[in-house]
Amino acid sequence: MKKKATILDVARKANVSSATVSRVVNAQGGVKPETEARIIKAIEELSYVRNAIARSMVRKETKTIGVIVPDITNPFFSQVISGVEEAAIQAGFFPIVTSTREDLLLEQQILTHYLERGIDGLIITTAQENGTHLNEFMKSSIPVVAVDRPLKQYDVDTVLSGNREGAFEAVSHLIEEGFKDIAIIRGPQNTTPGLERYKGYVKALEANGIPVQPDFVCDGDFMQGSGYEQVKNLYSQKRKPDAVFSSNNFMSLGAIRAMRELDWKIGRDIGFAGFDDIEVATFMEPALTVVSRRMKHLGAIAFQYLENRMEKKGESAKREYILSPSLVIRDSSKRLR
Amino acid sequence: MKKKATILDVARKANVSSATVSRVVNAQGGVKPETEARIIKAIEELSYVRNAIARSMVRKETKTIGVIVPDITNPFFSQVISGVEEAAIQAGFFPIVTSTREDLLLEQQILTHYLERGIDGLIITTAQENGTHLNEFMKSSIPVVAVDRPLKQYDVDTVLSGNREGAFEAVSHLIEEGFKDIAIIRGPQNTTPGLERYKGYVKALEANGIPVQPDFVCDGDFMQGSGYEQVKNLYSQKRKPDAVFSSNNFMSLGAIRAMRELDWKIGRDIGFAGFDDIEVATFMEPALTVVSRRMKHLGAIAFQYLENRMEKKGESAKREYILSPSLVIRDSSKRLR
DNA sequence: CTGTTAGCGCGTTCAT
DNA sequence: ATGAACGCGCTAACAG
Repeated sequence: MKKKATILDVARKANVSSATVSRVVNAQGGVKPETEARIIKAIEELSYVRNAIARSMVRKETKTIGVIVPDITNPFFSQVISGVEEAAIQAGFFPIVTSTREDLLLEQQILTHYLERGIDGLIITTAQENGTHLNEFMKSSIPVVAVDRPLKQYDVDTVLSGNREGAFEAVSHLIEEGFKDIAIIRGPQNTTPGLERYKGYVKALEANGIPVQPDFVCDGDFMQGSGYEQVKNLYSQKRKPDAVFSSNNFMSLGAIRAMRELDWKIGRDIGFAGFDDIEVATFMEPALTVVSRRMKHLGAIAFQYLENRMEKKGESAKREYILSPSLVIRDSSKRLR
Repeated sequence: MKKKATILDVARKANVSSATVSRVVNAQGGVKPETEARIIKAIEELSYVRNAIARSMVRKETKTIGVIVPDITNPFFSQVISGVEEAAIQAGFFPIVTSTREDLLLEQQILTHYLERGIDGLIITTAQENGTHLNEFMKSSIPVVAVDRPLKQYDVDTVLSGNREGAFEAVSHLIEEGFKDIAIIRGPQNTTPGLERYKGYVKALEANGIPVQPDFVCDGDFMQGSGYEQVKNLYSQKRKPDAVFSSNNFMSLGAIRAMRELDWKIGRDIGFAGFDDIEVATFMEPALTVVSRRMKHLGAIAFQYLENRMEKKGESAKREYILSPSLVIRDSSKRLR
């Protein structure tokens, strides 16, 4: 109700100048204990709270960082966000998270907003790796860290996962279990995760002298629907695969759903492994074998990189971090009986 | 690199005053086309972007709203957030989302941060319905809307779901299907969702002349672990229930997990229904019967209420909205064979 | 149509 | 140890 008290109100009430109040508010020391006490009392009585807007205005820093993800409802990203949040708050920064829903336009709007609003750093999983839509933003020289998907047009610090490596492991495991005709549901090939996981698949086959069958390479878009469709697709072929590797969590869901409908039974008729763990995986029967990543950790590392940049604005070279995933072997990849 | 251009730089370059530049930047009209053209050119050449900080400073509004949820990794909340986001951006507001991880202290910190930073409105699902931790914040007279959990100590607009109603329907359905010994895994009874859902359970039993069995009332904390434990618990009793109603999505997961381990088979030995839908529910075998809520809609309504408050700061009475849930009947609640 | 001016609330010299 | 005064970038009110 009452309009907010300003630093000046406090100063008057405590019979000092605003400068002195500022000193105690910012704990800069060099204020006589008694005066300080008087000031603190005044602050409480007026329930004064400092105005971060005015403060950023003169300090030229906001102590906030922007975080952009494509889809906040995807458990992978909400975990990553959670990791960033924890680290950021810990370090005295406040994360401002927004989801683009994979919409490039929205991503640009958000970027513009951040620019106007002022943020000290940005962590982003872009909706468009090849885009030049960061041009404007980059002019500001605000530090940027790319997570999970690189920003190919820009030299920014990047935190990725071992996509190729993870897929390689998973597919190799399927092969060891005795599967031979392994199909893959790929992600979009213009995304790094999509492409790299495919490469890992190919590499694993080749390493075992198994030729890549074009009919076993299916394209999906990381959404559930495509996993579903591609499995139906595979099932309708004259020659069916004996195992399927799905390139992400959502497509795995769709794939499983389709298999159920077809009564194409995992463990009996077909083997399965997927990239990215997801709660459901352990509830399936049989439980799913997946490539798992430490998602919160990924977020924490991203912030660490960012903080580093924010501290020393010195333009050191672009850094890249690749977090190794691990294969979680459950029942879906067991040799068929 | 180049330090940001200010409105004054633009003014000089275009040979006008800063006021005129401000007019075109804010599309207020009343500027001669030629001058406007000149100004726009200058803006582009300098890649000027307006400073929202300075602007909020004088306007005394930030066009941002705060959103506080207990757990961003819970699909329920991420959907609600998504709904808020969409509506807010649409209306020209920018949502700043933060998760408290059910930590009251963190919630307070966030509140303080919002206060300092300045937000035009707040949407919150508190970690503590009875808390008075909003005292400070309330002094600011910034509009607040409570979602999913009321703020009992304050008279703020509130958006809830029909908790009692939903639970009532679900349990009634179980009864109709022929189940008699229905257990409930409750949520914390000091939360509205926890308490109300329990009331709905009791009401359904009573309406059908079935006494409430103390042994069938189990306490959980909305987390997976408690669902798991309570099912094990129930199973160990001399008299076992023939159906279980779980009060939220995470506990349902835990419950199902326990039933699997016990080979207490849904559809054969026991019936099941839960509150809140979740992706997994449809992947289970049998698929889960659940009380479903339109989560994004809940978020959209919350923003609508907030916007309304922000417009007319007039202190009208507290409003309450209750969104009716719907029962999604799948196989887990089918009569046992 | 356009310019002048006075703050918004705070941090920061530079004095004292 | 404390105060005076300036300025951050912008908008609003008032002149012209």
